[in-house]
Amino acid sequence: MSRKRFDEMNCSIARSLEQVGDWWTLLIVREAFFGTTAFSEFQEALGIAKNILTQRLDHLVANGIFERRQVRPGVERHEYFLTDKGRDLMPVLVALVQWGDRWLFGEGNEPLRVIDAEQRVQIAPLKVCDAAGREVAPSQLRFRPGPGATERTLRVFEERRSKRRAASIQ
Amino acid sequence: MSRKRFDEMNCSIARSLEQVGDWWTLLIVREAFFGTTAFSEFQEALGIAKNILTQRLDHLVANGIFERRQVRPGVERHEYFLTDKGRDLMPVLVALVQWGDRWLFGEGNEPLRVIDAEQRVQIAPLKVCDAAGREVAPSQLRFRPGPGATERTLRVFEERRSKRRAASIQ
DNA sequence: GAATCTGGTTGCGTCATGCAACCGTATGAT
DNA sequence: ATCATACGGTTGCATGACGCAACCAGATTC
Repeated sequence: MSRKRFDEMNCSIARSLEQVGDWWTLLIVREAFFGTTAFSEFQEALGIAKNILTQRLDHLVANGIFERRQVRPGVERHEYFLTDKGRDLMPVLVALVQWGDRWLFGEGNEPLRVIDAEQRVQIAPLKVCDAAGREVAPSQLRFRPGPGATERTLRVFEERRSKRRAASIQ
Repeated sequence: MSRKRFDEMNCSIARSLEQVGDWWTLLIVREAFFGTTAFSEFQEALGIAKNILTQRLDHLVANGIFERRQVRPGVERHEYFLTDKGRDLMPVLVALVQWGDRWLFGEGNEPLRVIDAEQRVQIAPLKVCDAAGREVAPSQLRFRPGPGATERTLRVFEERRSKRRAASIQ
């Protein structure tokens, strides 16, 4: 039986994970942010098997996260570049880096630093702000069904809500 | 051969993915943010096989992302709650939601909305700011080796840097 | 006291992953 | 001109992860 697909799940997280959620993909994207473009560089830097790397890069190209360019016409040699869609994964990587720094490495042991290329200064923890620009504490955040929610999502939310209500009455 | 482990990789992204990087984990965390606590609720809402859910929850509890509590002493029934470490994954989920909304669903079709529980208003795209609080465009962000970087990381960075220098001279 | 719910465990089949070997083309050294 | 090497893969094989269904024991409900 194949891996369960998240395609039909009506959820941005599930659908995003369908494209970038397997073991290697985000590391390949990270490597591309380091400036890596060649197959062999990805392979050596990550220690990934070549067949798997081939699969992943094909998948990423098919999903428009990487663009594959021939180095010279007539020569079968390629370079892989992030597209706008791929570069837009940066906040996901930053969020993961910051979580890992905080909970797995601890202050002062960060293996990676995220900086502003112009000012050359380190960046601060990601901020979640409301539409008016006011910062919102992560504990204040809630998920709610959006305009594209399905009946199923709405039902699950309603169930959870009534459950919590019942629990708070007791 | 088992899956390759990212444990020894000296990178926050790799180590984070080691804890939350498999197919189901972030969806289980998402579900917990919805208010789900019971095994059967996770199972039904996600459509995940029970044995896999057992494994994932055990793994998440072992890594301190979930806490497992007995509903009543003497009764073998449990509830699963996010710990602080688990709740701190919210920015990662928000980043994924926003990426998926933007590139996979498009405006107006978002299946999920992230709101501020107090103000009940929707939140804006994640902002990356420098230490002084100025916003930094994602395209301006760069990764650099940090204080905990290994020799290997430094070497890879140096190689990439000299390669780019050579390319820009041509 | 029978049925159902809950939270799993077990067994089985299939797919994904990792490894090593191979291969055709292009480039560089002798 | 020839030999070696790098590049970008492909192929074959072994093993582990995943999905599914069946089963199960204790608690709760009818």
